[in-house]
Amino acid sequence: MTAMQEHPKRQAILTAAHTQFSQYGYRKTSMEDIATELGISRASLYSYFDNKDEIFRCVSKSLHEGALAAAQECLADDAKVSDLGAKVASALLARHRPFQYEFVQSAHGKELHDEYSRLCGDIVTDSHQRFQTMLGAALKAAVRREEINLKQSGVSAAQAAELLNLASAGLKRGATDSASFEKRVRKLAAIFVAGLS
Amino acid sequence: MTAMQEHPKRQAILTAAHTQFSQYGYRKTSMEDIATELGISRASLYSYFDNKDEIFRCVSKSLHEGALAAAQECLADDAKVSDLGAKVASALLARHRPFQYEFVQSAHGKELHDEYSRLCGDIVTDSHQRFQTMLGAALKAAVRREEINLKQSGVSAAQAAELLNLASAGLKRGATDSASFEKRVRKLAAIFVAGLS
DNA sequence: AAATGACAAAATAGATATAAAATGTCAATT
DNA sequence: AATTGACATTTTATATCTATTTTGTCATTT
Repeated sequence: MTAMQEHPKRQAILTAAHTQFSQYGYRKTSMEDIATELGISRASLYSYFDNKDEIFRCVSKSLHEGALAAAQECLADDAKVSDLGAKVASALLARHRPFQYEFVQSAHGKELHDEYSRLCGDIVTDSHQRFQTMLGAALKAAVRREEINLKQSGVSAAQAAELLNLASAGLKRGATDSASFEKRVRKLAAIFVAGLS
Repeated sequence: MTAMQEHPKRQAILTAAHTQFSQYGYRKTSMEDIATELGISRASLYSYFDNKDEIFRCVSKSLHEGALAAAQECLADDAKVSDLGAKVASALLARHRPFQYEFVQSAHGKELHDEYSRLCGDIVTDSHQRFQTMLGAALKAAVRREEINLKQSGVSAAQAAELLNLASAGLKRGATDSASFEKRVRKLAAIFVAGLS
C-alpha cells in the first residue's frame, strides 16, 4: 500500500534534486548544486546514493510511486466523487500531474524527457502499465455496478483504460499551463465515460 | 478546393525528397541524395527551389495540404459512411496518417520532429488550426442534424474537435505500427461520439 | 557514526587545425 | 530553355590540445 520507507535524509536529497532538475535540467545540475540546495556537502550525497544517475532514477521512482498512490486513492471504492467521469478525470490528473514538465517546450523539457527514457525507461513503462491496470480494474468495477457498459463499444476495460491514458497524454501538447490541461482532461473523461453507457 | 498547381517537376522533387527525408532524416539527406533519387543532377534542383530548407517546407506543406484535403473529403456531407463515429475516425486518420513518422522512437523520428518545429512551425500550426475548424464545423452540422448533442457535456463544437485531435495525437505514443494506431483512433472516436448524444 | 575537506581521476567545454562533404552559383552544353 | 559540370564558399566532421568542472573516494574531523 505505502511506498517503501525511505531514509528521511534520502528523501530530502531527492526533493532537493527534483527541485534542481526541474529548474535546470539533468546535465546542468551538478552534485554540488544538489548539495548546496540542501545545505550539506557534496561528499555526503555519496553516503546515500552511488551517483547522479541513481538519484535521478530514485526521483523518477518517487514521483511515479506518488502519482500511482494518488491515482489509486482517487479510484478507491470509498472515494466520495459524484460521478465516474469525475473520478476517472481525477485519477488521470493525479497520474499526469507530476510530469507536467512535458509542457515545457524549452530545451529543459526536451532534455529531461530524453534523460527519462535513457535512465528510467523501465520505471516509466512499469508505472504506465500499473496505472492502466488500476484504471482498468476501476472501469471493470463500474461495469459490475452497471454504471457503464462496454459491450456496445466493443472495448475491454483494459483497452478503455489505455485509450484514456494515452489520450490524456496527448492533451498535454496543446496545453500552455496546468489549468488548461486539467480542464481538457475533465471534459475528455466526462465525454468518454458518457460514451460507455 | 484543390491544392495549388505545382509544376510537375517540382512535385517530383518533393516526392523524391520526402522519400529520402523519411528514410534518412533531414540532415543526413543531401541535395545530391535527392537528385540521385530522381535521376537528375543536383544543380537542377536549384532551378526549382532556393535551398534544402525550402524543399523541406514544401514537402511539409504538401503533406499537410494533402492530409487536410483527404480529411475534408471524409467529412463531406455526401460521404457515404454509416455513422458519425466512423466518419470522425476516418477524418482523424486522414489527418494524422502522413505524420506517422512520429511513431518512430528512433533518432530519425526525433530529428524530423525537431526540424519540423524549426522550419515549419507556422505550417504545422496552421494545419492544426484548419483541421480543428473543419472538424468543429462537421460536429456542428451533426448537432443541427441532431445526431449529437453538445449541451449535456458542456463543450463547444470547437472544443470537442480540439479534444479529438489532441487525443488522437496522444494515441501515437503507444502504437507500434499504423494498424494499432488506426484501431485505437476508431475506438476512441466511436466512444467519444457516443458520449455526445 | 555522520559529515566533510582534500585529492586523483574522469568528464566537459572551449579553442584550433585539418580534411571531407555539402552548398549555391554560373558559364558551358544539349 | 532546361540541364549540368565545375568552381568557390560554407558547413560539417574529426582530431588534438588545454583549462575547467565534475565526479567518486578516503582519510580526517566533529
